[in-house]
Amino acid sequence: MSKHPHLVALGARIRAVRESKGLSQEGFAAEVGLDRAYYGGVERGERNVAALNLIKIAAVLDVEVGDLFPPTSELQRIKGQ
Amino acid sequence: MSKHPHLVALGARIRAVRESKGLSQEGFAAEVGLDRAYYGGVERGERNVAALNLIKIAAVLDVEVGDLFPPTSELQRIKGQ
DNA sequence: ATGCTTTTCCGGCCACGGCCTATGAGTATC
DNA sequence: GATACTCATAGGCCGTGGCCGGAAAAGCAT
Repeated sequence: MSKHPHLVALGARIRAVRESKGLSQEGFAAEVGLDRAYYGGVERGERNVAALNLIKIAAVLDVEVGDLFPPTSELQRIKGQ
Repeated sequence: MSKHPHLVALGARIRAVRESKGLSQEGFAAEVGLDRAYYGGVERGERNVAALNLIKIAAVLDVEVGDLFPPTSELQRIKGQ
């Protein structure tokens, strides 16, 4: 999984919310029930994370799943690098 | 993947949008670039679909990715069956 | 009833999602 | 220097995401 731009944007949003709560990757990953190394890859956009893990992440971050995804308008813009 | 309630809710929302556009599963799956049998499983909540496919599905349906996910309030409610 | 379309379910198959261990780099504090 | 954080990154492993064929089942017409 090679840093697809959409996944990078998704990971960046997840990271921003996590950092805004003052949580470490390791502590947060444990809270969600994910491996810390794997979760790090998610934030870096190297992982094509599946729906159930997205739901769990959003729940622990206390945001809507939709808030983690950039709006399609931004995704369209990103597509052209 | 055994019909997790959250995935069932996600699939139901995807199906509702697709049907509202008068598209068949097979035709829509082809448009998204997914296998018809696999996509059918997504709508039935039997598939833990990954982020990139969710983004593609939302793009072809012309909705925000967030609109496909039930709000966390509903997900919480669903959890107890 | 018979057609036609759509959907579901049945296999098998390969690639990747996801877990685990370990290492290394960066920063900060003592 | 040392210790203690955090995060990045690599490699191996296993389960499943995802593709493909076919065919049964279900809908909706005629």
